[in-house]
Amino acid sequence: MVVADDQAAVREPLAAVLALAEGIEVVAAAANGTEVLAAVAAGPVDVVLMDLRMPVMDGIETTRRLAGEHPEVAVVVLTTFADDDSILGALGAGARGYLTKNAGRQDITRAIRAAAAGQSVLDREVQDRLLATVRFKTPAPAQPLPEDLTPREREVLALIGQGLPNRGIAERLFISEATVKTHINNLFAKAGIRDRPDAVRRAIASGLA
Amino acid sequence: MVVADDQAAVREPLAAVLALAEGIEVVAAAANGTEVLAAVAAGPVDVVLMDLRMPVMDGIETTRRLAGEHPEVAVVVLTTFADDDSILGALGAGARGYLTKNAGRQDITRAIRAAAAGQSVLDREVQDRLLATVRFKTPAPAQPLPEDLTPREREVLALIGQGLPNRGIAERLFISEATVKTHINNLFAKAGIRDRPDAVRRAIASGLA
DNA sequence: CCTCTTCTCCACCCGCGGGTCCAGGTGCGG
DNA sequence: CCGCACCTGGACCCGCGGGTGGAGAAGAGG
Repeated sequence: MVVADDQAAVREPLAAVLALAEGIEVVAAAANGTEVLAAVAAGPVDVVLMDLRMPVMDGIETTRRLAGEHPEVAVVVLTTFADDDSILGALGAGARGYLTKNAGRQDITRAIRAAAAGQSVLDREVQDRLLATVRFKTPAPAQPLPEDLTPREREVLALIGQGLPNRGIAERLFISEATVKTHINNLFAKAGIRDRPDAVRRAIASGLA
Repeated sequence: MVVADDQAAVREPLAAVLALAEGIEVVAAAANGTEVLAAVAAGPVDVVLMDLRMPVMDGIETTRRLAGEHPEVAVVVLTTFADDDSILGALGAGARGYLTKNAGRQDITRAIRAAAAGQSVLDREVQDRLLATVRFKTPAPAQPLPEDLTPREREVLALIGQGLPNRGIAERLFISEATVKTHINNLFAKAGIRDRPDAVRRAIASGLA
């Protein structure tokens, strides 16, 4: 992993402590974004622990570039700031975790291991903020889809939501158009969907499209 | 902690495996939400690993009650479904983590420890979906509608977006169905809309529905 | 006055959508 | 072994959706 923070008084002890943790190997310590990119280009890196406020290239921009050029690298943000712009900016740029600097050593190592495993760890206040913005944008939860839809039926519904005709769905799923119709008839009955436009709306409202 | 899942074939092995993990003590295994509430009321519990789809009382409702009556209890969701309704419902109800059932033992134990420490762990796809909804709600529509749509055409498009058939649109606007078809043909040509499902998506994306 | 736009309406055609009924194959649990 | 859920497929029917072509009325503006 790579540790990135512009303040040496933070970066050096942090790198030293993390190097002691089992299963974590600190291969580089960077003072800004360009140094991070150089370190990632130099050798295989799986995780970057990144401060947001850095000179030359800040953490968000660095995260965005990493997501584009090295999507296999997981970025965990460690910063003092937890405002909406920073949180949404970093996570929107592709960060896989977001910690504030009152996080303990245990919290940081756990977040690093989770990020390496494809999970994402957020501080509690960060998650609360994220959810607050989400719920503000979603006033109408609508009627949720019934649980007894089969995976195949959800798949078909998602494709309907993307505007595909039955023939297109059949080609995408490598099945016949007759089978697509059967799935559609079943899921319409289960979910109380009247016709195709209704299905599109439900699919979008449920996030399947 | 408490393990909650209606399927004994999932619940029992899960509880057994987790009990072996260091620092984790499974004090109860519940088959539905009421059993979870009873277990929490009986003794001090810090974490509940919860399935969403359960009889009697489902995971989301249980999470909501726990958040109200026992806010010190951290809920980690473990379910097969990762649609927006489930994710937003559970996290909005106060869940502190969200895992899908392809998560491994390591992933689950890590999420439990994180939740106990006040952090929140999300599967990667879950975080992606959460962010997608955030970013989907914030910016303007992708491809905007052309300006040369007549007011009547916009009106018709909005009603299509609400799922009405041509006959319903005609009745709502006090015009004949033939006229509705004419408007639809015109606005489809102007806006580059292929068919009705496409029109529904455009109407929603443009805020007309 | 004439033109252009917009809204209104009609007739025709046909392809896709949706309903209905039926049925074979598979994997899983009782 | 049998039942059940799920995915798969086929046949038929009919109504709505969408395309085409045409047409008349009303208002805006040159």
